[in-house]
Amino acid sequence: MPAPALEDLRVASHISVFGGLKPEVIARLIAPATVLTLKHGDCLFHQGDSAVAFFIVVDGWMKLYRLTMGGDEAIIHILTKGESLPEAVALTGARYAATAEAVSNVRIVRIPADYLVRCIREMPDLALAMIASSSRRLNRLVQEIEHLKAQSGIQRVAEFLASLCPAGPGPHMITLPYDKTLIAGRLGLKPESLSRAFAKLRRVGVDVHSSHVVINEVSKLRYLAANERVGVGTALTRKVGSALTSKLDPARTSKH
Amino acid sequence: MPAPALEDLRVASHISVFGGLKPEVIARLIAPATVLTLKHGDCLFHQGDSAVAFFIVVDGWMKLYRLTMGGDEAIIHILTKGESLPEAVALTGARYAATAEAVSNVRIVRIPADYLVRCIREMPDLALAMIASSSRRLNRLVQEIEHLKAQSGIQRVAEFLASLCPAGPGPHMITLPYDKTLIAGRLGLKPESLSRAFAKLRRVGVDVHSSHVVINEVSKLRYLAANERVGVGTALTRKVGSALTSKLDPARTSKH
DNA sequence: GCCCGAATTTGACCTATGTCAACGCAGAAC
DNA sequence: GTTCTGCGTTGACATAGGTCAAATTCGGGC
Repeated sequence: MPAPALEDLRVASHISVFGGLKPEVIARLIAPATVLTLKHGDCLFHQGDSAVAFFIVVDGWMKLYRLTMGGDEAIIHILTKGESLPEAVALTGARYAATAEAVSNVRIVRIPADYLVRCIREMPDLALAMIASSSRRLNRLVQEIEHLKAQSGIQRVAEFLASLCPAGPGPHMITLPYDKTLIAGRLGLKPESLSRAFAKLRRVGVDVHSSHVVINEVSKLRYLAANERVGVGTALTRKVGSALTSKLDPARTSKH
Repeated sequence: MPAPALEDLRVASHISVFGGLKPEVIARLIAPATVLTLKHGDCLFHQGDSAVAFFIVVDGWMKLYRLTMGGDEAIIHILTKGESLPEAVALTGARYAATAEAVSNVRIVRIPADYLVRCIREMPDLALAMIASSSRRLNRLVQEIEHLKAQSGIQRVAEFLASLCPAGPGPHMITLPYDKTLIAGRLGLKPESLSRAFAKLRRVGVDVHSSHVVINEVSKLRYLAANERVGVGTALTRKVGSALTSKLDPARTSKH
């Protein structure tokens, strides 16, 4: 376990968990950090392992998933540069609730849990920062639950694509961050369904070619993600035997 | 806002967030607590409100939900006596990610966020306890995501019922904790689907009469929740064109 | 006991998504 | 270059679960 490169430390000290902390606090915290390197397919830890450290991804992509009782894997989250793994769990001496597997080559900074606990005891600001961070993570999960309960598959895909676009309007040209099978899992779909979702989205100006995506109007995607049925639903739902179908997709949804 | 009754304080000081803390720490923390009373339908806070306090339910049931962009509500959690509301959020000065609405008459202990923050700064143990608590909450959400992604509706219902049963085997006789519409929402189903799920579960020895449920073999339910397809799937799935069909669904024949 | 609105159930029907299988394609292996 | 292998796409089909509407029951008031 080599000492981290300077660059790694720089990335690690800028993650959101540490947002708002004084540099010296961060410096002290990451002092004993070490670096790990994982190859595609390696696991950082398994669901059920007891948590002895806290990790920060500095490069590559990790997949966090749970093995369900039925034997399938349910993807909880996919994270990359600047994101940290279950910090909260690491502090409770509890066990990891999920498995973390590298889905590309990955570089990770590791901070021992006991050291982190000591730091928290001595630096209240750090404690608050960690709590705030948990809170953000919590919110993300809550939002994911909302999506799973209230959005259709296509809506989730639309939202996912929209989230990959930079701010401005105009046509966007983006690259899928990881392979489609993973994206499907992440969105709670089967690969086949994802594929079909992409196909349908062509009608709202989205073109997917391998990992290359062109999006003409992000706003349409956002709108679709929010209320498929009210608006674009008509555009996506195939009206059997209706000549309207082709007219409807370019059609500006004439809302009331 | 009357001062809390002794009984309320007793409940409040025994919730899991405070597990393992020294009594004097808890005592100090709840010193400035006040009590709120809500009627069925009242909201404690709304999604988007900025978080200024931390709450502990001491009696009754609360529903935590998010309004989706489409206008529906996605139920995040339903909590009762001894559970606490988004403690983490309260500390970040952020905004509540969900709305908390009473679904019965409810009594709640309230602790101001700023006071809580002060306590955390001064008592590192409290900080660790709160972090641990967030971690548990996080795990619960992760598990819920797993269920939504990997279980069918009936499986979720089975799991829900099983979770209501006390430990031992033998036949159980339980009472649904809140109305079926709510249960349905909580499980990510429509009321109609919940109703049908109950009907199907009759085949594995579950009888529902209004809020009264008799469960012959919890183990069957647990097994079903884990792997419907492997095991009981056969019992639940109607084999089309099979003479078995009528035997499997005796209920139908006895209709008017 | 009788009546009303709300909660549940049921039935009929429809769509989204999972399943299974065949196939095309591109990069890795030969 | 050719074959092999695994992802992605497509088609055909099955099924869970949503939708709408009508029937029924429940919990209280009167």
